[in-house]
Amino acid sequence: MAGMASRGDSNRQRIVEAADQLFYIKGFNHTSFSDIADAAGVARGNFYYYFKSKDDILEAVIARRADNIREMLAEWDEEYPDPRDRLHRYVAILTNEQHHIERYGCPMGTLCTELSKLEHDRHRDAAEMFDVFREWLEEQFRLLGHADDARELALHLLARGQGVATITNAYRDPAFLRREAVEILRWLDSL
Amino acid sequence: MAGMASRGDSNRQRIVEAADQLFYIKGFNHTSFSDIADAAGVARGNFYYYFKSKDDILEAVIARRADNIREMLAEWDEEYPDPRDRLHRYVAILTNEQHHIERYGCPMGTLCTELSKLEHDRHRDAAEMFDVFREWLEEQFRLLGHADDARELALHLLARGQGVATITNAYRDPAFLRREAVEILRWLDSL
DNA sequence: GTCTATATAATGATAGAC
DNA sequence: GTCTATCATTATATAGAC
Repeated sequence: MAGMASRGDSNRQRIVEAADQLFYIKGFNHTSFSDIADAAGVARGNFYYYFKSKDDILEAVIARRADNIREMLAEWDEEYPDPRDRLHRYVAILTNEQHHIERYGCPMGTLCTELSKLEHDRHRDAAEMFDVFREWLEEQFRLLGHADDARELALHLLARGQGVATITNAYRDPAFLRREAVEILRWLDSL
Repeated sequence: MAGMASRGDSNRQRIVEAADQLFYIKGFNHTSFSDIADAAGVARGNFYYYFKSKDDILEAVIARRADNIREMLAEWDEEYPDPRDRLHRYVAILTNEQHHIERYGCPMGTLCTELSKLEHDRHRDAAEMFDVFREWLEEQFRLLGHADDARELALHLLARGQGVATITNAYRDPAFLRREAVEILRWLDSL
Protein backbone atom coordinates (compact mmCIF):
# COMPACT_ATOMS: atom_id res chain seq x y z
CA MET A 1 0.00 0.00 0.00
CA ALA A 2 1.38 3.40 -0.97
CA GLY A 3 2.76 5.48 1.91
CA MET A 4 2.93 2.44 4.12
CA ALA A 5 6.21 1.63 5.80
CA SER A 6 7.60 -1.05 3.52
CA ARG A 7 8.32 -4.48 4.91
CA GLY A 8 11.64 -6.15 4.34
CA ASP A 9 13.13 -3.56 6.68
CA SER A 10 15.04 -6.31 8.43
CA ASN A 11 17.57 -6.29 5.61
CA ARG A 12 17.92 -2.55 5.86
CA GLN A 13 18.40 -2.84 9.58
CA ARG A 14 21.01 -5.54 9.21
CA ILE A 15 22.98 -3.36 6.80
CA VAL A 16 22.94 -0.43 9.22
CA GLU A 17 23.89 -2.59 12.20
CA ALA A 18 26.78 -4.21 10.32
CA ALA A 19 27.96 -0.82 9.04
CA ASP A 20 27.73 0.62 12.56
CA GLN A 21 30.03 -2.06 13.95
CA LEU A 22 32.46 -1.95 11.03
CA PHE A 23 32.71 1.85 11.00
CA TYR A 24 33.72 1.57 14.64
CA ILE A 25 36.16 -1.30 14.24
CA LYS A 26 37.75 -0.50 10.87
CA GLY A 27 36.77 3.13 10.38
CA PHE A 28 34.42 4.59 7.79
CA ASN A 29 36.81 5.00 4.88
CA HIS A 30 38.46 1.63 5.28
CA THR A 31 35.13 -0.22 5.44
CA SER A 32 34.08 -1.38 1.97
CA PHE A 33 30.68 -2.41 0.66
CA SER A 34 32.06 -5.93 0.46
CA ASP A 35 32.87 -5.84 4.17
CA ILE A 36 29.37 -4.71 5.04
CA ALA A 37 27.81 -7.18 2.61
CA ASP A 38 29.72 -10.08 4.14
CA ALA A 39 28.86 -9.04 7.70
CA ALA A 40 25.18 -8.39 6.96
CA GLY A 41 24.70 -11.35 4.64
CA VAL A 42 23.26 -9.14 1.92
CA ALA A 43 24.42 -8.93 -1.69
CA ARG A 44 26.34 -5.76 -2.59
CA GLY A 45 23.91 -4.82 -5.35
CA ASN A 46 21.01 -4.85 -2.94
CA PHE A 47 22.44 -2.01 -0.88
CA TYR A 48 21.32 0.50 -3.46
CA TYR A 49 17.72 -0.48 -3.00
CA TYR A 50 17.89 0.95 0.53
CA PHE A 51 20.68 3.54 0.26
CA LYS A 52 21.72 5.56 -2.73
CA SER A 53 25.34 5.87 -1.61
CA LYS A 54 27.84 4.96 1.09
CA ASP A 55 27.26 8.40 2.62
CA ASP A 56 23.60 7.51 3.01
CA ILE A 57 24.57 4.46 5.04
CA LEU A 58 26.78 6.68 7.17
CA GLU A 59 23.87 9.02 7.79
CA ALA A 60 21.74 6.09 8.92
CA VAL A 61 24.51 4.82 11.19
CA ILE A 62 24.88 8.22 12.87
CA ALA A 63 21.11 8.49 13.38
CA ARG A 64 21.04 4.99 14.83
CA ARG A 65 23.83 5.76 17.26
CA ALA A 66 22.17 8.98 18.41
CA ASP A 67 18.89 7.13 18.93
CA ASN A 68 20.60 4.40 20.92
CA ILE A 69 22.24 7.00 23.16
CA ARG A 70 18.93 8.82 23.75
CA GLU A 71 17.26 5.53 24.62
CA MET A 72 20.05 4.62 27.05
CA LEU A 73 19.92 7.99 28.78
CA ALA A 74 16.15 7.75 29.15
CA GLU A 75 16.62 4.40 30.89
CA TRP A 76 19.21 5.88 33.22
CA ASP A 77 16.88 8.73 34.09
CA GLU A 78 14.34 6.15 35.21
CA GLU A 79 16.82 3.95 37.01
CA TYR A 80 18.76 6.69 38.83
CA PRO A 81 16.73 9.54 40.38
CA ASP A 82 19.87 11.18 41.80
CA PRO A 83 21.81 13.26 39.23
CA ARG A 84 25.03 12.33 41.00
CA ASP A 85 24.33 8.63 40.40
CA ARG A 86 23.58 9.40 36.78
CA LEU A 87 26.95 11.07 36.34
CA HIS A 88 28.62 8.09 37.99
CA ARG A 89 26.81 5.83 35.58
CA TYR A 90 28.12 7.92 32.72
CA VAL A 91 31.72 7.49 33.87
CA ALA A 92 31.10 3.77 34.24
CA ILE A 93 30.80 3.56 30.45
CA LEU A 94 34.59 3.78 30.39
CA THR A 95 35.20 0.76 32.61
CA ASN A 96 32.31 -1.21 31.12
CA GLU A 97 33.64 -0.66 27.61
CA GLN A 98 37.32 -0.80 28.48
CA HIS A 99 38.14 -3.65 26.14
CA HIS A 100 36.43 -2.07 23.15
CA ILE A 101 38.04 1.26 23.97
CA GLU A 102 41.44 -0.36 24.31
CA ARG A 103 41.06 -1.82 20.85
CA TYR A 104 39.02 0.77 18.93
CA GLY A 105 38.80 3.97 20.98
CA CYS A 106 35.54 5.87 21.41
CA PRO A 107 32.91 5.29 18.68
CA MET A 108 31.90 8.95 18.64
CA GLY A 109 35.32 10.50 18.94
CA THR A 110 37.03 8.34 16.34
CA LEU A 111 34.22 8.78 13.80
CA CYS A 112 34.16 12.54 14.32
CA THR A 113 37.91 12.79 13.89
CA GLU A 114 37.88 10.68 10.75
CA LEU A 115 35.02 12.57 9.11
CA SER A 116 36.75 15.84 9.94
CA LYS A 117 39.86 14.80 8.03
CA LEU A 118 37.79 13.50 5.13
CA GLU A 119 36.08 16.91 5.03
CA HIS A 120 32.90 14.87 5.01
CA ASP A 121 29.51 16.59 4.97
CA ARG A 122 28.34 14.40 7.82
CA HIS A 123 30.98 15.62 10.24
CA ARG A 124 28.49 18.00 11.77
CA ASP A 125 25.94 15.21 12.27
CA ALA A 126 28.61 13.11 13.93
CA ALA A 127 29.41 15.94 16.34
CA GLU A 128 25.72 16.04 17.23
CA MET A 129 26.12 12.59 18.78
CA PHE A 130 28.26 14.35 21.38
CA ASP A 131 25.46 16.86 21.85
CA VAL A 132 23.06 14.16 22.97
CA PHE A 133 25.39 13.36 25.84
CA ARG A 134 26.36 16.99 26.41
CA GLU A 135 22.80 18.22 26.85
CA TRP A 136 22.01 15.38 29.21
CA LEU A 137 25.17 16.02 31.24
CA GLU A 138 24.35 19.72 31.38
CA GLU A 139 20.95 18.88 32.83
CA GLN A 140 22.52 16.76 35.57
CA PHE A 141 24.96 19.50 36.52
CA ARG A 142 22.10 22.00 36.59
CA LEU A 143 20.16 19.74 38.90
CA LEU A 144 23.21 19.68 41.16
CA GLY A 145 23.16 23.46 41.39
CA HIS A 146 25.74 24.29 38.74
CA ALA A 147 23.45 26.39 36.58
CA ASP A 148 26.16 28.88 35.63
CA ASP A 149 28.82 26.50 34.42
CA ALA A 150 26.78 23.41 33.47
CA ARG A 151 27.87 23.63 29.85
CA GLU A 152 31.56 24.00 30.71
CA LEU A 153 31.39 21.10 33.14
CA ALA A 154 29.64 18.91 30.58
CA LEU A 155 32.20 19.67 27.87
CA HIS A 156 35.01 19.08 30.35
CA LEU A 157 33.61 15.68 31.24
CA LEU A 158 33.23 14.77 27.57
CA ALA A 159 36.83 15.78 26.93
CA ARG A 160 38.11 13.74 29.87
CA GLY A 161 36.48 10.66 28.42
CA GLN A 162 37.92 11.33 24.97
CA GLY A 163 41.41 11.79 26.34
CA VAL A 164 41.24 8.58 28.33
CA ALA A 165 39.94 6.69 25.29
CA THR A 166 42.66 7.98 22.97
CA ILE A 167 45.55 7.22 25.33
CA THR A 168 44.09 3.84 26.35
CA ASN A 169 43.85 2.93 22.68
CA ALA A 170 47.32 4.24 21.80
CA TYR A 171 49.02 2.33 24.62
CA ARG A 172 46.59 -0.59 24.72
CA ASP A 173 46.50 0.03 28.46
CA PRO A 174 43.14 -0.58 30.18
CA ALA A 175 44.81 -0.16 33.59
CA PHE A 176 45.34 3.51 32.74
CA LEU A 177 41.66 3.78 31.88
CA ARG A 178 40.64 2.35 35.25
CA ARG A 179 42.90 4.72 37.16
CA GLU A 180 41.56 7.70 35.24
CA ALA A 181 37.96 6.64 35.78
CA VAL A 182 38.60 6.78 39.52
CA GLU A 183 40.10 10.25 39.15
CA ILE A 184 37.12 11.48 37.18
CA LEU A 185 34.73 10.20 39.84
CA ARG A 186 36.86 11.93 42.47
CA TRP A 187 36.61 15.15 40.49
CA LEU A 188 32.82 14.80 40.22
CA ASP A 189 32.48 14.24 43.95
CA SER A 190 34.61 17.30 44.67
CA LEU A 191 32.25 19.66 42.86
CA MET B 1 81.58 6.41 -2.93
CA ALA B 2 80.08 3.28 -1.40
CA GLY B 3 78.68 3.70 2.11
CA MET B 4 78.54 7.42 1.71
CA ALA B 5 75.23 9.12 2.40
CA SER B 6 73.82 9.61 -1.09
CA ARG B 7 73.13 13.11 -2.30
CA GLY B 8 69.81 13.99 -3.86
CA ASP B 9 68.29 13.57 -0.40
CA SER B 10 66.37 16.81 -0.90
CA ASN B 11 63.78 14.96 -2.96
CA ARG B 12 63.46 12.30 -0.31
CA GLN B 13 63.06 14.95 2.33
CA ARG B 14 60.42 16.78 0.34
CA ILE B 15 58.41 13.59 -0.02
CA VAL B 16 58.54 12.94 3.74
CA GLU B 17 57.63 16.53 4.59
CA ALA B 18 54.70 16.55 2.18
CA ALA B 19 53.51 13.17 3.45
CA ASP B 20 53.84 14.37 7.06
CA GLN B 21 51.55 17.33 6.42
CA LEU B 22 49.05 15.37 4.34
CA PHE B 23 48.82 12.48 6.81
CA TYR B 24 47.91 15.08 9.40
CA ILE B 25 45.43 17.01 7.27
CA LYS B 26 43.76 14.21 5.28
CA GLY B 27 44.76 11.14 7.27
CA PHE B 28 47.05 8.32 6.21
CA ASN B 29 44.59 6.12 4.34
CA HIS B 30 42.94 8.96 2.47
CA THR B 31 46.25 10.42 1.29
CA SER B 32 47.24 9.01 -2.09
CA PHE B 33 50.60 8.92 -3.82
CA SER B 34 49.20 11.45 -6.26
CA ASP B 35 48.45 13.83 -3.37
CA ILE B 36 51.99 13.52 -2.07
CA ALA B 37 53.46 13.78 -5.55
CA ASP B 38 51.57 17.00 -6.26
CA ALA B 39 52.52 18.53 -2.91
CA ALA B 40 56.18 17.53 -3.13
CA GLY B 41 56.58 18.23 -6.85
CA VAL B 42 57.97 14.76 -7.47
CA ALA B 43 56.69 12.23 -10.01
CA ARG B 44 54.79 9.27 -8.57
CA GLY B 45 57.15 6.74 -10.11
CA ASN B 46 60.11 8.30 -8.38
CA PHE B 47 58.77 7.52 -4.92
CA TYR B 48 59.82 3.93 -5.25
CA TYR B 49 63.44 4.93 -5.66
CA TYR B 50 63.37 6.15 -2.05
CA PHE B 51 60.62 4.05 -0.49
CA LYS B 52 59.52 0.57 -1.38
CA SER B 53 55.91 1.11 -0.25
CA LYS B 54 53.48 3.60 1.26
CA ASP B 55 54.13 1.99 4.63
CA ASP B 56 57.79 2.88 4.25
CA ILE B 57 56.84 6.52 3.81
CA LEU B 58 54.70 6.27 6.94
CA GLU B 59 57.66 4.86 8.86
CA ALA B 60 59.80 7.80 7.73
CA VAL B 61 57.06 10.26 8.68
CA ILE B 62 56.77 8.82 12.19
CA ALA B 63 60.54 8.89 12.65
CA ARG B 64 60.62 12.49 11.45
CA ARG B 65 57.89 13.52 13.87
CA ALA B 66 59.61 11.83 16.80
CA ASP B 67 62.89 13.53 15.88
CA ASN B 68 61.21 16.92 15.65
CA ILE B 69 59.65 16.43 19.09
CA ARG B 70 62.97 15.41 20.63
CA GLU B 71 64.64 18.45 19.11
CA MET B 72 61.91 20.76 20.40
CA LEU B 73 62.11 19.34 23.92
CA ALA B 74 65.90 19.72 23.94
CA GLU B 75 65.45 23.39 23.07
CA TRP B 76 62.92 23.82 25.87
CA ASP B 77 65.33 22.23 28.33
CA GLU B 78 67.86 24.89 27.42
CA GLU B 79 65.40 27.75 27.42
CA TYR B 80 63.54 26.89 30.63
CA PRO B 81 65.63 25.73 33.61
CA ASP B 82 62.54 25.44 35.84
CA PRO B 83 60.56 22.20 35.31
CA ARG B 84 57.38 24.10 36.12
CA ASP B 85 58.03 26.50 33.24
CA ARG B 86 58.70 23.53 30.99
CA LEU B 87 55.32 22.02 31.83
CA HIS B 88 53.64 25.36 31.18
CA ARG B 89 55.40 25.49 27.82
CA TYR B 90 54.03 22.04 27.06
CA VAL B 91 50.46 23.16 27.76
CA ALA B 92 51.06 26.22 25.58
CA ILE B 93 51.24 23.89 22.56
CA LEU B 94 47.45 23.72 22.77
CA THR B 95 46.87 27.46 22.49
CA ASN B 96 49.70 27.96 19.99
CA GLU B 97 48.30 25.26 17.74
CA GLN B 98 44.64 25.97 18.40
CA HIS B 99 43.72 26.60 14.77
CA HIS B 100 45.39 23.43 13.51
CA ILE B 101 43.82 21.46 16.36
CA GLU B 102 40.42 22.94 15.64
CA ARG B 103 40.71 21.77 12.06
CA TYR B 104 42.70 18.54 12.25
CA GLY B 105 43.01 17.46 15.89
CA CYS B 106 46.30 16.28 17.37
CA PRO B 107 48.85 14.90 14.86
CA MET B 108 49.89 12.09 17.20
CA GLY B 109 46.49 11.16 18.54
CA THR B 110 44.71 11.11 15.20
CA LEU B 111 47.44 9.09 13.49
CA CYS B 112 47.55 6.59 16.35
CA THR B 113 43.80 6.15 16.29
CA GLU B 114 43.73 5.69 12.53
CA LEU B 115 46.56 3.15 12.45
CA SER B 116 44.89 1.25 15.26
CA LYS B 117 41.71 0.80 13.22
CA LEU B 118 43.70 -0.13 10.12
CA GLU B 119 45.45 -2.78 12.24
CA HIS B 120 48.60 -1.29 10.80
CA ASP B 121 51.99 -2.65 11.81
CA ARG B 122 53.24 0.87 12.49
CA HIS B 123 50.65 1.55 15.20
CA ARG B 124 53.22 0.72 17.85
CA ASP B 125 55.75 3.13 16.33
CA ALA B 126 53.10 5.84 16.27
CA ALA B 127 52.41 5.28 19.97
CA GLU B 128 56.11 5.76 20.61
CA MET B 129 55.70 9.38 19.53
CA PHE B 130 53.65 9.77 22.71
CA ASP B 131 56.49 8.14 24.63
CA VAL B 132 58.89 10.91 23.65
CA PHE B 133 56.63 13.41 25.36
CA ARG B 134 55.71 11.05 28.18
CA GLU B 135 59.30 10.37 29.23
CA TRP B 136 60.12 14.05 29.15
CA LEU B 137 57.01 14.93 31.16
CA GLU B 138 57.89 12.22 33.68
CA GLU B 139 61.31 13.76 34.12
CA GLN B 140 59.79 17.17 34.86
CA PHE B 141 57.40 15.72 37.43
CA ARG B 142 60.28 13.86 39.05
CA LEU B 143 62.27 17.07 39.27
CA LEU B 144 59.28 18.62 41.02
CA GLY B 145 59.37 15.90 43.66
CA HIS B 146 56.72 13.57 42.27
CA ALA B 147 58.99 10.55 41.94
CA ASP B 148 56.28 8.09 42.92
CA ASP B 149 53.56 9.11 40.51
CA ALA B 150 55.54 10.80 37.74
CA ARG B 151 54.36 8.29 35.18
CA GLU B 152 50.70 8.60 36.15
CA LEU B 153 50.89 12.38 36.10
CA ALA B 154 52.57 12.35 32.68
CA LEU B 155 49.94 10.04 31.19
CA HIS B 156 47.17 12.11 32.75
CA LEU B 157 48.58 15.26 31.18
CA LEU B 158 48.86 13.55 27.79
CA ALA B 159 45.24 12.42 28.06
CA ARG B 160 44.01 15.88 28.99
CA GLY B 161 45.59 17.25 25.82
CA GLN B 162 44.08 14.49 23.70
CA GLY B 163 40.62 15.07 25.11
CA VAL B 164 40.80 18.80 24.52
CA ALA B 165 42.01 18.24 20.95
CA THR B 166 39.23 15.77 20.11
CA ILE B 167 36.41 17.92 21.47
CA THR B 168 37.85 21.13 20.01
CA ASN B 169 38.00 19.42 16.62
CA ALA B 170 34.53 17.88 16.91
CA TYR B 171 32.87 21.18 17.83
CA ARG B 172 35.29 23.43 15.94
CA ASP B 173 35.46 25.41 19.16
CA PRO B 174 38.85 26.97 19.98
CA ALA B 175 37.29 28.88 22.88
CA PHE B 176 36.77 25.56 24.65
CA LEU B 177 40.43 24.77 24.08
CA ARG B 178 41.53 28.03 25.66
CA ARG B 179 39.34 27.51 28.73
CA GLU B 180 40.66 23.99 29.19
CA ALA B 181 44.27 25.10 28.80
CA VAL B 182 43.72 27.46 31.74
CA GLU B 183 42.24 24.60 33.77
CA ILE B 184 45.19 22.35 33.00
CA LEU B 185 47.63 25.04 34.12
CA ARG B 186 45.60 25.47 37.31
CA TRP B 187 45.83 21.75 37.91
CA LEU B 188 49.60 21.79 37.37
CA ASP B 189 50.04 24.65 39.82
CA SER B 190 47.95 22.83 42.43
CA LEU B 191 50.30 19.84 42.53
C1' DG C 1 68.11 9.66 -10.25
C1' DT C 2 64.07 11.07 -12.62
C1' DC C 3 60.50 10.47 -15.49
C1' DT C 4 56.40 8.36 -18.46
C1' DA C 5 53.79 4.65 -19.26
C1' DT C 6 51.31 0.78 -17.51
C1' DA C 7 49.97 -3.51 -14.76
C1' DT C 8 46.94 -5.04 -11.22
C1' DA C 9 43.68 -4.92 -7.62
C1' DA C 10 40.00 -2.85 -5.09
C1' DT C 11 36.37 0.34 -4.70
C1' DG C 12 31.74 2.69 -5.15
C1' DA C 13 28.12 2.46 -8.16
C1' DT C 14 24.80 0.63 -12.16
C1' DA C 15 22.06 -2.35 -15.17
C1' DG C 16 19.12 -5.66 -15.59
C1' DA C 17 17.48 -10.66 -14.87
C1' DC C 18 14.46 -12.97 -11.75
C1' DG D 1 12.97 -6.97 -3.19
C1' DT D 2 16.93 -9.63 -4.18
C1' DC D 3 20.40 -11.15 -6.83
C1' DT D 4 24.44 -11.58 -10.49
C1' DA D 5 27.10 -9.46 -13.59
C1' DT D 6 29.63 -5.45 -14.88
C1' DC D 7 31.24 -0.51 -15.42
C1' DA D 8 34.17 3.42 -14.25
C1' DT D 9 37.39 5.14 -11.21
C1' DT D 10 41.05 5.21 -8.21
C1' DA D 11 44.87 3.27 -5.76
C1' DT D 12 49.37 1.05 -5.05
C1' DA D 13 52.98 -0.63 -7.36
C1' DT D 14 56.16 -1.89 -11.48
C1' DA D 15 58.80 -1.63 -15.95
C1' DG D 16 61.63 0.54 -18.50
C1' DA D 17 63.15 4.78 -21.34
C1' DC D 18 66.18 8.63 -20.60
